[in-house]
Amino acid sequence: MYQIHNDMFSKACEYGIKASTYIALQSLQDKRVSLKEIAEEINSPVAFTAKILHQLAKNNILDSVKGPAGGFQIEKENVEKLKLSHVVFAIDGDSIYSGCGLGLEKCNEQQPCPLHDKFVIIRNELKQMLEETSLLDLTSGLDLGITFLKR
Amino acid sequence: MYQIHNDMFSKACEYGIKASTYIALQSLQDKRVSLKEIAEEINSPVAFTAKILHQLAKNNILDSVKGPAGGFQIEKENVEKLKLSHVVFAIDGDSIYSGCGLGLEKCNEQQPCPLHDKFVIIRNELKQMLEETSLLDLTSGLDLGITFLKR
DNA sequence: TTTAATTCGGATAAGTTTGTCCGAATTAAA
DNA sequence: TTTAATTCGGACAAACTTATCCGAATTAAA
Ligand code: SF4
Ligand code: SF4
Repeated sequence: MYQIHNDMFSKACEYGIKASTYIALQSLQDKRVSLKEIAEEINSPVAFTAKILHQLAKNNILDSVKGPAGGFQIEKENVEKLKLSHVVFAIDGDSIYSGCGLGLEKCNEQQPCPLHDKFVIIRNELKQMLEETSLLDLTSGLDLGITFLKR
Repeated sequence: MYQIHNDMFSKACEYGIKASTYIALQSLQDKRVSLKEIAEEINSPVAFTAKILHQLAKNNILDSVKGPAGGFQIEKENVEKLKLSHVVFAIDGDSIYSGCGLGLEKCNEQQPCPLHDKFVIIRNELKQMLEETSLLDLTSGLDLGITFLKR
């Protein structure tokens, strides 16, 4: 009927996560990376990615430097402190935390539907995953070849 | 940045689930219900709901009857057999089953990212929930008052 | 047989997300 | 100081989802 609705996150969020991961990896080697390089590396549209990076910079997830040799960077000590949840929140808001997976409006704990218990478990696991996974964690699988961000 | 991306399912799917649940409830009492009644009951746009019901009928999830006193119905014996997964699949396709929650394309079991194991667990739980929950299960919470579909 | 209630189904509009364009602002280097 | 590389940021366009409109087809009942 409609296009397959495939992702847990918005496209913007997906690019944000990939970009942050790549920037984190380069920052660990004290390399600052440009928008152009990032977009190429994660295979995303340049101008759209610019907006997302800007958004992340405004939310203090990335540091940005203008001018020649400028670009984006993450303070080394923050690579471990920054969690996936921070990136997701900066772009998609608190979608993961609020509302009902079935779209039946807010939870009514007094009279929950038969799915409620299972739903809450799943949502909490997702939440936990986002809050426990740091950008450092995400880079760790990329050591062999960064190409996986492009797949 | 953008509107909060709140649901696990598309709006179409959400209406589909609510409508199916209401139709199931009425079918158990041998009542056939019209589009108008359904849309009113689940608080959804009439014409849009029509398309979704039509889609569900084409996929043999609902029986539809045209003409006066026509409407939608589910064979009693199917109310228990039909799972949430069938409704979701008919409308949103196999989104839940395929692809990666992070949007990093298909799983590569040989070289998964650090999230992979947790992600697969969450996805499987979601899958299981959809496949285990029948329309009958969904109606069971509604006995007291159907109003919860409207919230 | 006529009428009216209803689903079917295409055209189209509105809203949201995704993506593009381009000029302004900033700043390192020539 | 000039130049050029780069992010910033608004306006706009394309694509997708959601929603509306309206007429055709069907069919029960008058
Ligand atoms: S009770 Fe059911 S419908 Fe309501 S929020 Fe919980 S899972 Fe969603
Ligand atoms: S390995 Fe990671 S990125 Fe790839 S599909 Fe699994 S969870 Fe997604």
